[in-house]
Amino acid sequence: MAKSRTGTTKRAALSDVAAEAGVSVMTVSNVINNKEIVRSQTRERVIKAINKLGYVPTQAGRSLRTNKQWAVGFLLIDDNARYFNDPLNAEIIAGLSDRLNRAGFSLVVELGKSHSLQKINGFHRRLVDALVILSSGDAANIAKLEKATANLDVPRVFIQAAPVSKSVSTINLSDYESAMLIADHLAARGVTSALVIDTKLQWHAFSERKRGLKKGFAAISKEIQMSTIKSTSEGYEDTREALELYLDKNPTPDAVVGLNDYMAIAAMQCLQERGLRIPQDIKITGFNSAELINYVTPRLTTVHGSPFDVGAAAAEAAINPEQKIVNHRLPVALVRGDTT
Amino acid sequence: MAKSRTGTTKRAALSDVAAEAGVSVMTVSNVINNKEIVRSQTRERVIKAINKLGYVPTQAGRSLRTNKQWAVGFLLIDDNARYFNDPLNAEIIAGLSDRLNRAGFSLVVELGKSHSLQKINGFHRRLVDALVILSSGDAANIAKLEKATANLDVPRVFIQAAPVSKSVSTINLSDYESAMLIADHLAARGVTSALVIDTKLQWHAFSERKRGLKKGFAAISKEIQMSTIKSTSEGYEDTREALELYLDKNPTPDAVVGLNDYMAIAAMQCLQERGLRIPQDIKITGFNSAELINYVTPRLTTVHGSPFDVGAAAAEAAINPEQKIVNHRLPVALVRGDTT
DNA sequence: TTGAAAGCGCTAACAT
DNA sequence: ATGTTAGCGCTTTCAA
Repeated sequence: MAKSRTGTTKRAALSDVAAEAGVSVMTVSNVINNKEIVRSQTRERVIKAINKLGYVPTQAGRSLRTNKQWAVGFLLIDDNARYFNDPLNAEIIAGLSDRLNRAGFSLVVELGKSHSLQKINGFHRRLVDALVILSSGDAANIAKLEKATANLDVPRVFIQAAPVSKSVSTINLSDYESAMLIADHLAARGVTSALVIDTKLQWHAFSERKRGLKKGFAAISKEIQMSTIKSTSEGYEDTREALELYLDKNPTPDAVVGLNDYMAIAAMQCLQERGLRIPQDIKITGFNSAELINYVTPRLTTVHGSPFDVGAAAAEAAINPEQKIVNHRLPVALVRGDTT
Repeated sequence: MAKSRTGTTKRAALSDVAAEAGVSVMTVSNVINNKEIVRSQTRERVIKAINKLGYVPTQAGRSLRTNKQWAVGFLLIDDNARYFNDPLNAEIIAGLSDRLNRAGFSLVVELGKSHSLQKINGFHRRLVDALVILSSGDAANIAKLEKATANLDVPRVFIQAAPVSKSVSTINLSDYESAMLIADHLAARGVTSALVIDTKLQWHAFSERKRGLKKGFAAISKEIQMSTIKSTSEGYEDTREALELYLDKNPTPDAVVGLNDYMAIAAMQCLQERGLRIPQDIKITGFNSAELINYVTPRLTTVHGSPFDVGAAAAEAAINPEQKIVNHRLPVALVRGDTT
């Protein structure tokens, strides 16, 4: 085997293996790539040489020749500095990785804030065959990202974003529909006034959920009141603060709807401390079934979609050979807990 | 600009830019790489040509020539199928990505189970300059991984693992010391019997924590009793089940120590439901300060280390130019909550 | 079934 | 300051 890279001996290349096995480089290449064409006797000689020299193929050589990187980039842009910390994002990555690895692709991950886009080295060097993008921010932010990545001339898939251009694919959970499920459920439980906790951050998913709630309530009865407050962030303290402020000045609503589970649970604790019984005095729902809900009592009513499947679908769209543009909306289901 | 890849025109290469700008390829290369040597007038002509052709450099060509990939691989092996789902892992990745991106490196992520190691394409094709590895499992499992990656002949950094070989670096949180902090704290609060909730899975961090607890308690007093139970997994239900089983047959201890926060919080709910007051009747501590603790009342006493810093330190070790082998143990601090 | 030659896009080394 | 040449390791193409 070639000496360690700290030594002087360089790594074995195809030609070294060929020389060692007494065959041509093409034969070695064919063995590496499992081409059936090689005689089994020859193949064995080659494999022996490979092991002896500790040969490992070099992706760069292959990529240069074939113009295929066998890699997909994942761009996670979050100006809210939570970066990767959301378990949803983590599950999306798991889905991406799983699907890509099955297909023989590598996953190149880049986390950052949008202002650091200039510095994204790999993606600006044709390191990847396709790009999957998940970004915080409003539609304008997404549009900016779309422009910034257009010149890479690779298929792009946006996750949890409105179709921003005809030349990119999108993968979304059915946020609008999930909100209708919540609205239906609350109405069926007798709710006539609901307080929605939004954030000042403009996420596509959040606005879809608000749209669905409005539509859902309106479709059932004009009597149902819906108010909205905006927390500075979706963090625990900010959410509680925003809610306290509202409750101090307004009549207590029948239900509180957090636009995600984190805010819903923060709200729940706040309401409990104010002596309200859940669900008798007030009902609570969230969105997006965070793992957190398993650890909190009472169990939160929420809607569940699979971020893993979102990742897998994004991977699929990124590497599909015809490069078809898709706009998928993945299914969600109501998860009835004890807070409604 | 070159037509889309679905078209017939191929992407612009360095030579195309050179022709367009009326300079040699080396001049273009020097511009791309910000070499000061180029006259600003020439540079501008080149940049104009780059923009006109929509030129994007190809990493493969550069890598092939320079034998440097500007990429670090992250191998996350978890046979427990939680994969990426642990927020700790996510934070580690954030730290890795942050540090690597600053240094101009890409991060190639591979998630999987250990039996799928054979199929790890990228890392077996010299796609990366170094490898960072985080694996579940006991020491034997880690050793296997060490062997499986040795032939890649790149620097390797193991996270949360005992130094498995002189040729790899390790980055750990100070789990042993953190357990001593917990032991000291509990003893100071008058605890004389503690129940430790472990899992059947053999994590290096967990065994370090157990070792620290034992040592910590023993150093204070021979009177302190320490018992251990093993939950099937660190999940909510498994943990509760294991604890119930113990409590039904044994006197209630003064304190319960979960080997991580998830188990501690599952235990807390279980104990509360049995009517025990926390911390008056029984005290609880966890390890590793999960975000979860912000959402649960009362606030858990735990120890806090920074997984982000672990990731950053691993990145640092992976790309440090002298390829020095390091074995770092990052600091932790006790976070006093309301459960002790 | 195997081999020889060319060249993918880039940069180190050298030449001007 | 800019240009020329060679070659990194691989696979496509064509020849034997």
